[in-house]
Amino acid sequence: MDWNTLAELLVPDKDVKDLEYYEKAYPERVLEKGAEVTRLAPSPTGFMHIGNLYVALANERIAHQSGGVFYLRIEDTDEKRKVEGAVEVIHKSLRYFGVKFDEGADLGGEYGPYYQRQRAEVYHAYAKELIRKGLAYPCFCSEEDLESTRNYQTENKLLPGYYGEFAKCRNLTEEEIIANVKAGKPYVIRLRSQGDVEAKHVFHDEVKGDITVTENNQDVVILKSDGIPTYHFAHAIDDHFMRTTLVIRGEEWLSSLPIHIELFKVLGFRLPKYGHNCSIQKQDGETRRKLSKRKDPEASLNFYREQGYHPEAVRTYMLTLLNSNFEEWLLKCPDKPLDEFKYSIAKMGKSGALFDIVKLNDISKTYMATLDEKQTFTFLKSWADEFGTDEQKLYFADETYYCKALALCMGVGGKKRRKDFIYAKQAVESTAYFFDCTFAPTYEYRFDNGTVKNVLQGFADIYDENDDNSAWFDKVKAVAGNNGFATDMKAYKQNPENYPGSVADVAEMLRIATTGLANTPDLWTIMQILGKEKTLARLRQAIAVL
RNA sequence: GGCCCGUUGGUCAAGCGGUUAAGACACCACCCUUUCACGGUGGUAACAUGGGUUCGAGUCCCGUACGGGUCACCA
Repeated sequence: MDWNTLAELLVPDKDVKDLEYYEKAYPERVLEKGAEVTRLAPSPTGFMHIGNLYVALANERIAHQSGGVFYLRIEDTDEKRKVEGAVEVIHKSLRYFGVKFDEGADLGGEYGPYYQRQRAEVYHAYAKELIRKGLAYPCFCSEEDLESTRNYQTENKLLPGYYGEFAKCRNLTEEEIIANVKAGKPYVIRLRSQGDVEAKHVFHDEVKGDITVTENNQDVVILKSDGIPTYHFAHAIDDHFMRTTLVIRGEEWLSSLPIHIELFKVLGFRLPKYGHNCSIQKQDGETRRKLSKRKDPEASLNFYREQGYHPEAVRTYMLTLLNSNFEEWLLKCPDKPLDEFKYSIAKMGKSGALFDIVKLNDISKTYMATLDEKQTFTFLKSWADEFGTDEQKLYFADETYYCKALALCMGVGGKKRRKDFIYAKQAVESTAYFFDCTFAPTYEYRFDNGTVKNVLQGFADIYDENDDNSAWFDKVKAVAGNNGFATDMKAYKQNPENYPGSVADVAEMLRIATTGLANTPDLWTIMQILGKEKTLARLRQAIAVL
């Protein structure tokens, strides 16, 4: 059989060059010893999963910490899944969360093109080479053929797939092949696997440790009928020529590792190191499952932008899931930049972690409490510009005013910072009462209308915006006393039955009247921020509806 | 179903043959306090299971159960 001429017939690509050309065009990278070259290789579906961030962060950290390179390669070999503008989405959402590429799609670099569709030539060159060596062959089986052998295999409890006796096209004669091609029959190129399913080897996975892998015996498709490579083939060639040293990817790839090992071997390439990380899971009733794009809004990176989680908080949370000793480090060095943490691939969890939004919220709150009111203003504004309601956008018109409110809610300048703000949406919503356009009180008092009216009126009569906090509180006490309420909390707690309520209850009535809420930060400060006019207007409005 | 991976409190997890089995989040109680938030103190709560090996096992080995992944001309 003349595989040389068959190679020309089966992979008719005139642009293909000698193999040495590619080795020269994409030389070994010149990097310091120990530097790792890693990548993120998503398919451009337009949807960014939280898992993408998770694995991107791991790869990015390892590369940049070791003085290596982190690049973006687009796996667009599947026409059906391709979405317009997806690459921009990838860049945009990852950049938002602080993940930056050194080279790759839309960025350029010496090892491109970084779109697999644009790399057909290299794949073809190597597919030809494999055919010439008799290590790959054309397969003319139809979908129906494949399905019927699969059915036969499942019925007879045999290993499913295209291998051994089931590889019908494996031993076609030259004449048959030529006749089929001439007849215009569509075909794919398959690997002529040399593996033995009975052979098992120990493989060192950077994340999971030593695992046993079985040799691949499947004659997997390497070139689809349209001449585009499958993932497996493209992976081997691209990661070789882009000189990737370490592949951290999801554990769903673990089961195709044998294919990749064989492909690298057959192509004469050195295998990169691999680390298969666990996927982020979610509790769903009794069981846990992968965070799902369809069912779980928090699976989407977009969710965090829409809610206005600070990127740094999300990054921090991801790091706590990624590296078990990260939290301890953070506790010790709360002020250091996250990049100073010594990320270790060995510290990555071996079992899937449950996504815990409560924990994210805690991290988020703590992070927000490190910002001052100006930084918060800027952050909230950028969120509101994109996602806020028209009324919320108005909040940002008067920076001085809103900053005062923010400083109060965050306890800026106090002895202890408050942690009221979790994410932008929640933060902005929680400050609605500072603005008349969104002030919509329901006034749920715990005392009868008559009492409330007396208290509000009594206070309105003596309110003076020039009072300092203690003078102001003395007036609240005075109003309490006038209405028979206890002014001294200790006395009240000893004999609560002697009073209708305490000064705390009076303060609550005033708080509800001016903010519509029973729980807020310091009321005196709120009144200071609102100013005399607005404060009195709110008291009048509250009295009017009683 | 075959193959592979995993299993320490509700969650994330330390642990590497000898520990009173860390810590964080959550939860509860108390303290602080005009509400809330913050902060402080304390508390509840775990080695999936059965066999080995060993003077000694969360840690090593085997089985079982449970969970996850995967078996495409998708990545």
